[in-house]
Amino acid sequence: MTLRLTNTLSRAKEVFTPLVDRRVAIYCCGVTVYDLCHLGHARSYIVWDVLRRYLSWPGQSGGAYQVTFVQNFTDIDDKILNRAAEQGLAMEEVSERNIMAYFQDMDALNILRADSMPRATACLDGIRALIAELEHKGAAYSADGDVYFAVMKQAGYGKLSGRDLSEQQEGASGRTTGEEDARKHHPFDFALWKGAKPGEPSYPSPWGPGRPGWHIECSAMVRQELGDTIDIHLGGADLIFPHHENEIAQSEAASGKPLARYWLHNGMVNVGGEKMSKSLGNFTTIRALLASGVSPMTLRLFVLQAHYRKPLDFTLEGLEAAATGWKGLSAALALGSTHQAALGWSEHQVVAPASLPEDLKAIRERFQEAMDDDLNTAAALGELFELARPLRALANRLRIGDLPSAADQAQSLRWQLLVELAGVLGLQPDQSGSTPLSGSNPGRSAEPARLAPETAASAATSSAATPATPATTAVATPAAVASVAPSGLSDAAIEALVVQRKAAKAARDFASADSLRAELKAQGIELVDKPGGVTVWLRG
RNA sequence: GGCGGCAUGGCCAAGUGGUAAGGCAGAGGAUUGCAAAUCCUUUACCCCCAGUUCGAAUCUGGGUGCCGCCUCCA
Repeated sequence: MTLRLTNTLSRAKEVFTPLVDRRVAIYCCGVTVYDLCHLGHARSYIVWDVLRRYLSWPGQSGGAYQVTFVQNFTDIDDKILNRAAEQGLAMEEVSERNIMAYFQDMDALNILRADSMPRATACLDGIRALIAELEHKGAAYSADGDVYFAVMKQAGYGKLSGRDLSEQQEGASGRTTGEEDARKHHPFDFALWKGAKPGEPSYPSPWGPGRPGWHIECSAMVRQELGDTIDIHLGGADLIFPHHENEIAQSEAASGKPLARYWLHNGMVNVGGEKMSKSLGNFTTIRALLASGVSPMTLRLFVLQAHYRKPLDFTLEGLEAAATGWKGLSAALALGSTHQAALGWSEHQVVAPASLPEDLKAIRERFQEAMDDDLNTAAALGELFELARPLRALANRLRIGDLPSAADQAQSLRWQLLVELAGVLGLQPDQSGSTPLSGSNPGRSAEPARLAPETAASAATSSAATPATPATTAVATPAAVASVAPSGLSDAAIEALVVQRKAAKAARDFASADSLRAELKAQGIELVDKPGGVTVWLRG
């Protein structure tokens, strides 16, 4: 079993072999911090987070890789300047604000922070040095305060995106700025350094004051943080051309060595068949979605149910399906801690495959095979669901006050394996207030069972009516949650109502019984009638 | 015009030569006075045509449809 990854360079799945044994150097293209992140960003970083977690997994065949993960912030750019001008802020204020928001959003999605997150404005020395080097080597030329990369001088330009410059229709999109073109030797030459324009922030350089172009940032940061050749370079498929192509040209012209051995690209998030993007205005921000009651793990599940290279259509229905699916998975995952006292299972640890019974071992192997096969998270999730099924059933029985049997107790390994494998995908039980359960039959539930999490997303699920909104609206999400107010009733008061209802039922006064049930429901109290006339209640 | 990708049940989505994972929804059943919740069971021959093969969703050719990139973009 070896990890195979689709390398955009070869358009084929290749066996992954790191440059240095058991160590992996990864660079991931980060965001331009002019606005909040949307679901497209969420998908990208969730998927790469899973790659990182998988490589770092101790259960990885051959042992965990030691991963160094670098991701940048582009904090100087036209769009940031525009935004700053619109809002009457300094460029730094805009970028700082959005960097903070980035961390909040990604932390919420349980995305591990990179080992290093360089910012363009803090790497200017490296950028200038790299440009100077390219100029010395004849790969770049300056013109009126700008510096351009000479595309035609770089053999192999186009190898990542499969483009042959001579076959490209120049300006196929009909968008060229004549002024800049006049300074370029070739239409595909791109700016390494842009001469300062009046009123814009600028930095000194041998070519005059100005600021770096976008592509050169990444080349300089990779070199500074990780060296000439890295193992894996990550990014969205929309970055293949021109960004990554240019990055390769710059870095390889300077070092004479390959920039990255493996180039991985994630597919886009679509809305109604179109790419979600800022410019189309059809985006939903991560925080808007989370604020609408969709849990972070639901979003993770939604993303991971598709293969990372394929486009993923964002729909309300898909999100609801993920929410319901997560509810079950989550109940199983939370089992050990939720029912700690009843089960006495120890906190999760890495399970030695040798200690697993055959059926669990087989599941674990299939999980690993799926992940090894170009991160087939959809198939891997299938194994997780299989692992979870009996645990979910157990969790639901315990939830309504049943006591675990000896056979239930024996499920400990299954649960530990589930927690471990789910962790590889970054899936973990939601942090939410758990609520004690009370049974009206005193003899039954000495065990303080707790309510399964994911109340938020299931509530979002039930309010399905909101239609997908047109592009002008920033948020296309389930309606806000808040369907049930937290109950102000005391346990004793609830008990009393449950007893009343029981009496009404005994008297076959079902109308009263049902209205009592409705009354409690309005207070967020769920009644579960179990066989044998036993009713338990749960706070919602 | 160039480059790349996709097309699997009601929806989403795995599956690259041997007779279709999983999730959601639906249906049936158990439980219930009813409901909810929960549990069990259950639903496909894979866009079209022509080939290769003992055998194809999976390979080849053609067609149709859709998407991404060629401009900032995860």
